[in-house]
Amino acid sequence: MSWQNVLSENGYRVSGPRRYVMQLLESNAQPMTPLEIYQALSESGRPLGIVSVYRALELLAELGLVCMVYNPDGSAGYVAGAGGHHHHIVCQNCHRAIAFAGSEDLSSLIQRVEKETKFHVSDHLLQLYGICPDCQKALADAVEEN
Amino acid sequence: MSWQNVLSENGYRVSGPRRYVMQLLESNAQPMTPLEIYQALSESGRPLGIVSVYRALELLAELGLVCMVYNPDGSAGYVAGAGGHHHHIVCQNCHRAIAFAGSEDLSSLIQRVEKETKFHVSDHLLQLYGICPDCQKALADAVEEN
DNA sequence: GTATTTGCAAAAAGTTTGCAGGGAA
DNA sequence: TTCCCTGCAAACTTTTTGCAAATAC
Repeated sequence: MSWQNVLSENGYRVSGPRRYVMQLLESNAQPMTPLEIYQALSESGRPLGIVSVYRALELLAELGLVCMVYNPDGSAGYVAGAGGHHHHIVCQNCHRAIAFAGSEDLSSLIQRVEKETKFHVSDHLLQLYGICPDCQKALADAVEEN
Repeated sequence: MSWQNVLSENGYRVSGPRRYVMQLLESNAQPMTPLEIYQALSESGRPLGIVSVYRALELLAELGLVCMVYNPDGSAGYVAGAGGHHHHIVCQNCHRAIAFAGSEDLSSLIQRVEKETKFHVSDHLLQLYGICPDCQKALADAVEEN
């Protein structure tokens, strides 16, 4: 189901600002802050208020169409979310975030921790950090030149 | 090694504000924001500037003595960090955060994702969310009463 | 046509910085 | 005694709110 449909079927309208924000995040794998989104859209000739960016993100996040990505340095940003349960792997060089599925790999860890802590686990947050294929190549080339 | 030693050995002083912040976080498993820390300390008769809270947290985080915990609702706070590599499991009812070790359980997942995405993975963020033993009991009791 | 959504302006909340005085080692 | 650290005040950044005009459906 397209994000337009998700909006409609939940009784929300497909307005300009919501479209701009969604299209930008879909075209750009880098997590972006509200301010960055606002600036990028303004510069590309889509004048909109920053307030609309905040409100669009709040709604899109609630509907699961975008989600937060946290960086090791404490910064965070929004990326288009594939919908459903997924995680992100983030490049520490170019900051691109790629989604990956699979929580079944976690079940044995979760069971172990449940036994150890006596918690009932119902949800989790998992992100991986590393270097993407493009940056591996770029970094290797840079070394060669020296 | 105690946090006092970590400070000293890295050339930092064991000052009042740093001590207050560290002691508060150690005595309290709930993740706290800078403002919450400031208010709690002020109310318990340890007058200090909020600026010192920010600066103490920045330093303590850099030294790995405290770390960030992210909640599913987007809020976040600091908890005393056990040092070394660990993760947190957070109670969705009382917000207590307990540390647990063990990233070896993740290695098969990481290998799978590396193969799929061609990333080189070097770090990760993992948090579990659930209900702690105390809250399980409290919630069960509450149901009985109805 | 109607109810939702936008954008402005302003307020509120959160964070950072410069600098003089105070305190740990 | 020395240099690091604190706290204040102010600046700055980020986020939220109220309300009239605009717009999707």
